[in-house]
Amino acid sequence: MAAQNEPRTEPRIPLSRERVLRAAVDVADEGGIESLTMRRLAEVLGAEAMSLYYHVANKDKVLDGIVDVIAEEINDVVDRIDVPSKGADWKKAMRQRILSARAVLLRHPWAPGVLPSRATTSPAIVQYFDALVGLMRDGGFSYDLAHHALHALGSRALGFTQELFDPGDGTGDQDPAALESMADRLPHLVGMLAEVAHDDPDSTLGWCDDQTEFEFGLDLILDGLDRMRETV
Amino acid sequence: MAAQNEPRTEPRIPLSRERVLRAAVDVADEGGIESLTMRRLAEVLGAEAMSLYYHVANKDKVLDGIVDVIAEEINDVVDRIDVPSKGADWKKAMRQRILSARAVLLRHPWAPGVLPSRATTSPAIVQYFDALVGLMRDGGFSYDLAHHALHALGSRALGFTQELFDPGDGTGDQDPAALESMADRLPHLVGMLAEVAHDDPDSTLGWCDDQTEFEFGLDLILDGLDRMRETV
DNA sequence: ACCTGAACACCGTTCAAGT
DNA sequence: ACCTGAACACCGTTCAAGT
Repeated sequence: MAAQNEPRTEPRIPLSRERVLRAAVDVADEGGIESLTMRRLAEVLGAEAMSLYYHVANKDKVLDGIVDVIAEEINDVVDRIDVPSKGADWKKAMRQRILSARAVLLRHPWAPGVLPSRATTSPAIVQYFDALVGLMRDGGFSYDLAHHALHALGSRALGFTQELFDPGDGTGDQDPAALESMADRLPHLVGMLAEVAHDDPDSTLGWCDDQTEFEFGLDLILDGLDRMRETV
Repeated sequence: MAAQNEPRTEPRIPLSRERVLRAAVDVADEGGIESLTMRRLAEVLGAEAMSLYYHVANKDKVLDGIVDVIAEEINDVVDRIDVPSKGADWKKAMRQRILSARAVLLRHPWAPGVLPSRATTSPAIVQYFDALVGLMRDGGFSYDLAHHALHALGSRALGFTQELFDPGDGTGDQDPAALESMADRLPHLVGMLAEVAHDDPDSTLGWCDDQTEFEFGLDLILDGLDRMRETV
């Protein structure tokens, strides 16, 4: 319609590693991680897919990069936390930090799926864990116990868990006959579901990882560590 | 070289869903999950990729299927376990079952990466969790506490954890200057690594998920649950 | 009923070429 | 220095066609 050398309405911002990564986070936030392709990413940036390779080595580095972006976002939040952590206070400080990290991840639902494979390569995540060890040291942990604690917390240290199996699943749309045969094969689960009012369907981070269950597991571990704290 | 209608040395076993899934497990075991493509799977079976679609709907169903195969393998193993589980014995019974499940997963290193996304759809895994709830009931758990317990255990209930960050990583090939700047930025981790003899590099399930750390975290949770067992 | 060839719509990525 | 067009080697999958 318009003339062929129409003046650009937007003067075309040049690409950069930072722009590419920020756009990648946006794409993943909006369309899920499987929607993040080099071609789609380029499209969002108003460029060709091949142009991205001038700023990032390949797609793997993009994934490393967006994990690091999120980890920096977490660090920005938790570094602003300034509560006492000496002695018995370690637990409250740790708890608050982990729940704050979780709040960030809730805004990036793709992150828990991508983090496990790239966390080790993210400097920001290493920084985060360094701070956690610092809190435990404040609480009187030996390095050895702090090390065990990191392993025991696993992904919970960053605010999420990998739930394997949603106990509230698969009973929704069943006819009575199927339900009865299920009661035969799965007596304990059926009993559990009948009693546990699983009517709180705000699954947050996917995987039925809802807030109260997350906190239950977190407190279980933190309490256990707290008991070991002074004996080791 | 040979005549064109040479008699087949092997009379060509017909495909079937079971053969496809078993071959898929083999491919993933040997080459990793990323090596499992429909074309490679067909090749292993001496067929064309398109022939697979007669026996499985699509690749997603193949992934669902191989998870179920592994879950059945786990059930076969744990169902042979027959130890007392009444009262205080629940913990030993649970522990043994989970560690046995872990032993199976150690033979299929790709499984922990695939399980989280498909566990809910595997009947065999649902069956596994039903048995776990049964053990906890034997131990006197309320359904409510058993439900919390499943969430608290998460993937640990099946014998693996998602480690985010290997505390023994990234210090191997560093020049002294880099090490010193690292000590500035990561004082606690550097201190921890200096003290914790992390010279046990038999990472088993990837993710630095080594056996003693797994058992430490598992016992921490089981002990915590055991304490709640009679008060709730 | 079971299998296949050709083809399609997608990937990530290379490389020589443009400005 | 930064970007791109054409092309390559791979995917999963459809569909009409073979036995």
